[in-house]
Amino acid sequence: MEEKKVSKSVLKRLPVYLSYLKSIPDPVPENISATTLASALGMGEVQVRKDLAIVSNGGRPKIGYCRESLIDDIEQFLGYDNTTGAVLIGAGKLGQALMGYSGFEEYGLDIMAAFDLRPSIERTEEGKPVYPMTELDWFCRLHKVLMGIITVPAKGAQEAADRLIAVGVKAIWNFAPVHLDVPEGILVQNENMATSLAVLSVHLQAQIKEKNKE
Amino acid sequence: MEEKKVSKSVLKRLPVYLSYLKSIPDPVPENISATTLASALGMGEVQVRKDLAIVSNGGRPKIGYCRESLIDDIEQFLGYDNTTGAVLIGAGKLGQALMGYSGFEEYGLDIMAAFDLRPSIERTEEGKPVYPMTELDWFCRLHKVLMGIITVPAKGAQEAADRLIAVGVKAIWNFAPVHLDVPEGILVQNENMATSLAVLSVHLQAQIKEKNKE
DNA sequence: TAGATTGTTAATCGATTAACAATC
DNA sequence: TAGATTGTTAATCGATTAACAATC
Repeated sequence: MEEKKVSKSVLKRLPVYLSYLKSIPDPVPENISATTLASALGMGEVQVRKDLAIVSNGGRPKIGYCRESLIDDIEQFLGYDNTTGAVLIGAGKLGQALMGYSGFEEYGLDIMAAFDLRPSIERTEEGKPVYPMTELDWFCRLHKVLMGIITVPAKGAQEAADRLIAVGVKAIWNFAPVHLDVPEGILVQNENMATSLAVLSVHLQAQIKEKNKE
Repeated sequence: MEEKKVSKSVLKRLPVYLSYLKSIPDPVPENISATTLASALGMGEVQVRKDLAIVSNGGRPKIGYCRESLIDDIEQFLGYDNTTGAVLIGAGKLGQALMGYSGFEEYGLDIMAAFDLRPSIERTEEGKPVYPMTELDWFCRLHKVLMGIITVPAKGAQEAADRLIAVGVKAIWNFAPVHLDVPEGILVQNENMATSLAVLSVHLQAQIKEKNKE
């Protein structure tokens, strides 16, 4: 039995299906077809079918996929069914906003504690602990933390990453707008708002230029 | 003279180059080669060269690109040189974190005001106004706002988008984890944390599975 | 001149889309 | 049965990478 590698693009679409399936309004249907899903989300129906084929063991012609099992299948595939403990480094505004976001539970993510060079608070509003950086090591080792979230300013990000990796973290969610150098086997997922802004900004530039032409 | 369309993938890499160029440490070099840039950012050097060719009017063999003009060129291409005014809908934690982030100036983005169905505050810590939703229309029309940022819960997002579009907004930065239906010509850029989480989660699943095999 | 580096043209790779057969 | 829908195989498309010529 071989592991099939699933592309990042597919991985990014799965949670979109998932959240839609969970939020279907009004009379919740027992089954849902790829056609319906696709048109609701503005995607191609073949693409939806191919994606679903990866996680599900099939729908039925003329009927579609069972909504509930589809939800289960996607959640299981994404590993949302067992909780991942994570630590967050950098308890600034963004860090605190993430700590306070209760929606992550749904994705099996539990931000257990925050760490900061100079903590300004001892606990977040939600009661989660904020430790000085010196406490990072024992905490991560004790709880076998595999995921780290970096919300420090750019210049501190690489060091934060190094320390996380040193204590066994295997996946890093990086909100600092810098490239992180990491050894093989460690995954860095960049949440770089600047990239989104670039797309938006260029679109607006084009809009404005066009308007001026009129 | 024809407009050349630049792909989203390129657009997303440009700010990465930009921030690196701005942050080069120690003895800031006059010039920088694509080779150096590529290795610093862990990218292919041909890719870097191709990307730079889009915005710059060329580097010099054996020397590279002039760092300063490259910065200017990218900023101009991305439209960071003239400021875009934006409004934000949903003054919750995330919304306030975004309002408070001063780094956006650098990208030519100015979040002028926030709007909320039931504002809990009148001004943010930074002194930016928070209005009730009823004030959205005149504000946007008066200031000719072209960009909207949506940080409301999922179920309010579509309505927020509709209202923004109604008052002339052309680009929407959507932090709500739902698909937005918009007419042609309006750009929606989704900042969906769930998609990043999916990538991280699947990576960790694989890690754990492998470890158990040992 | 020699060599590093640019810029371009061609080849590869992967992902999306289209076409079609299978099925309830 | 007929038709909607699934799932798969082939074709297209676009982006990345490799090869090479141009240049300072």
